[in-house]
Order: sequence, then C-alpha cells, then structure tokens
Amino acid sequence: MARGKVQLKRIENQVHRQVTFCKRRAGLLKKAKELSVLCDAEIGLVIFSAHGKLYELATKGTMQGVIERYLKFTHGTQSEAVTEPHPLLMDAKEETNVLKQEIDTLQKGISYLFGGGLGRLAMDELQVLEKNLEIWMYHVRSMKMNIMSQEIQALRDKEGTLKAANTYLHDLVLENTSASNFVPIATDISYPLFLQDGIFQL
Amino acid sequence: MARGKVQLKRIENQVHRQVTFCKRRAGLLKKAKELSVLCDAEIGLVIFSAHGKLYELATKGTMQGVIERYLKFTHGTQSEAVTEPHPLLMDAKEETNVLKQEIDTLQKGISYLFGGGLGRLAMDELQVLEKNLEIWMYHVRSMKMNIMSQEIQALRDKEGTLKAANTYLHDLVLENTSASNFVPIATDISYPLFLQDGIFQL
DNA sequence: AGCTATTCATAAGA
DNA sequence: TTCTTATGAATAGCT
Repeated sequence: MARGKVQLKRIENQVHRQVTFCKRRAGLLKKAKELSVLCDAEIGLVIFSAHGKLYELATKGTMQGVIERYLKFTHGTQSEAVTEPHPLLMDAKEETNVLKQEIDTLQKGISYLFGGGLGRLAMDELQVLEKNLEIWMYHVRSMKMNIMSQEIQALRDKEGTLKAANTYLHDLVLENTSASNFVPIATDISYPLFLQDGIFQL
Repeated sequence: MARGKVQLKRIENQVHRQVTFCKRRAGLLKKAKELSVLCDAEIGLVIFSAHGKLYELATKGTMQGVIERYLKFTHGTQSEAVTEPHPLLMDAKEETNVLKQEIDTLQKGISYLFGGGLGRLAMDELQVLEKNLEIWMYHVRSMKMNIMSQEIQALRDKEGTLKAANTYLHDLVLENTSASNFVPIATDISYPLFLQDGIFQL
C-alpha cells in the first residue's frame, strides 16, 4: 500500500506483524463503521488476534443482536438444507427439552404416588415416600409373582399327574406284553416319564 | 475518497447508496481477508444490507466457530461484570446445568435409598427417586419375567412330551388288553392325558 | 459493469 | 507506541 507492495501472506517478522495488525485493524473497523453509516447496514465484526485478544464492532445495536439475527437468518434459510440445526442453539435447546421431559416424568410419578399431591415434601415425608415406593413395588411384584407361581404350580401338578399316569400305563404295558408283541417306546423320547425336576426354584 | 470527499452520513440517493454499498462491501471483505492472512487473526464479519440481505466472512473456520469463540470469550470475561449472562448461550446452558444438577440430586437420592444411605435428602432431591425406582423395577421385573417365562415354557414342553408318550402308551395298552385283563386307569385322575391348555397366557 | 481523478490507508523508517 | 511520509489502494462520480 505504501512504500512497497505487500505480499498476501502471513508477515513473519513478529514486530512488523504486530504493527501491521494494529494499523489494519483500526482501518478495518473504521471502514466497517463507514459502510454501516453510509449505506445503512448492520455490521458485526469480530477480530481475534493471533494471541487471542478480542476486538469487536457492532453497528446498530449489540453484537448479541447481530449474532442472533445471523443465527436466525441462517437457521431459517437452511431449513431445506441437509445441515443439522445450529449446534449452538439447537444442541442446548434439545438437551433442555430432553431433561425437562425427564423431570416432568418424575414429577408426574411423584404426584401419582401421593395421590395427586402437589407442593413440596418435608424431610419426614421423604421417609414416607421411601416406604410407599417399597410397598408399591412389593405389591406389584407380589401380584405378578403370585399369578406366575400359580401357573407354574399348575403345570407342575399336571406334570406330576402325567408322570403318575404314565408310570401306571408303562407298568401296565410291561405286564401285559411280557408274552405278547411289545415294542419299546420311541427312543427319541428318552424316558420322558422321568424328567429331572424343575431347574428354577421359586 | 476520490473526486470529492464523502460525508460520514447516510447516502440519501438510493442508487448511489446501493452502488457504494457494493463497492465498499467488497473492499471491506477484502481488507478483512488481508488482515487475517497477514496477521494470523481469526475474523468474523457479518453484514446485513439495508434491505436485510446477509453477507458474511469467516476466516480460519466457520462463522459458527467465530460466534462460539466470541460467546465463550465474552462470557468468561464478564464473570465479574454486572451484565446478565449471555441470553443466547447462557439461557440454554444454564438451564441444562440446572436440570442436570436436579437429576444428579435424584441419583444421590437413589444411592441413599438403596445403599443404606447416609445424610438427609434435600427437598428437591425427592423428585428423582420415583423415576429411578420405576427403572429399577422395570429391570428386575423383566429379569424375573424372563426367567419365569422360560420355566413355564419348559414345563409346557414337558407336558407336551408326557402327553404324547402317555397317548402312545394308552393306545398300546388298549391294543394289548383287548383280549386280556385290562383295568381302566384310576378314575380319580380323570383323563390326565387330555388336560385343557394352560389358563395363563404369557 | 469500467475509468480515472482523488482521497485514504499504510509500510517503512524515525 | 506514535509520527511522518512516500506510495499503493480504494473508491466517488461519471460513462
């Protein structure tokens, strides 16, 4: 620009680079302001120096405003795009939704437990809750267990009855075929009459 | 800047303004790029024209990245300031933090409940308990159900096998006793061979 | 869109 | 950092 054309690459000289950064940064901010004023534009400019220092400019409002407008703008126009929703806004929003739903469920459960009770619970009430939960679980579990136990017992009874009948018949067959044409039971059913006891104990 | 100094105020002539906007916008973007390259800076530039059209530039990454960095940066340095947290990030982030803590508390409650807990639970911690109980119950119930279902199925299989064997033996008896001293099966066991199907459906 | 006269921005040096 | 100054860039007003 002056006294020698500048190469469009990173200035290696540390001091030189720092000076140029100061000057050009000022110039850029000035130009941005001018453009905003002259042409009635809203501009947001963020500059992070190589060392991480922040310089910013927002015309017509705050940087927050510019960012929000930008996100809204790009978000609205990307509806047809394949890109995922804005990681900044969406991730957090979605997360809160999930968490809220989670807590909502909990609160419904609590209300249910205490008969539609609302409001806060005292320390002592916590003990009650614990007991109630245990009792509730116990009842549900007991009911299921009872039904299934009955079914299992019924089946075991059947098994016993069948075993007895089978033994009786088996003996009868042996007795009556000692002199006739008796044929052993199919071998694929290896002694179905004397199966081992159940593997599961209630 | 050329052929007459420009006034630092909005250009009233519509066409004139539009032209200037195009030219200066291009210049500003170019300058921004140059600054970024020459001085190794990360720059985000957002321009909304008076009519709402968006022009943007992000060096060293995406605009998303610049925005996130900006928000993080300003957020970190405002800890001592009076200003409210960043409406964009903070509202959501803070919310998730609160919700997460809430759920965390609930899990402490579970530990208390099932681990011979120590210490008392705060009022808010009560909320978490019910959900975890439901989950716990669900798992226990599922495991129980699976085991019992297997047991019931095993018993039913046994029943089928016994029935088949019994029928076979029964026929055999009838066949072999047509001319001998056959005695019917004990009547107290009324046809144990043809019991009705299970009353309980899994 | 191009052109060109001017003004501006700024690299190098102090 | 800041100032100075010689120059390269940007661009206002026209076409």
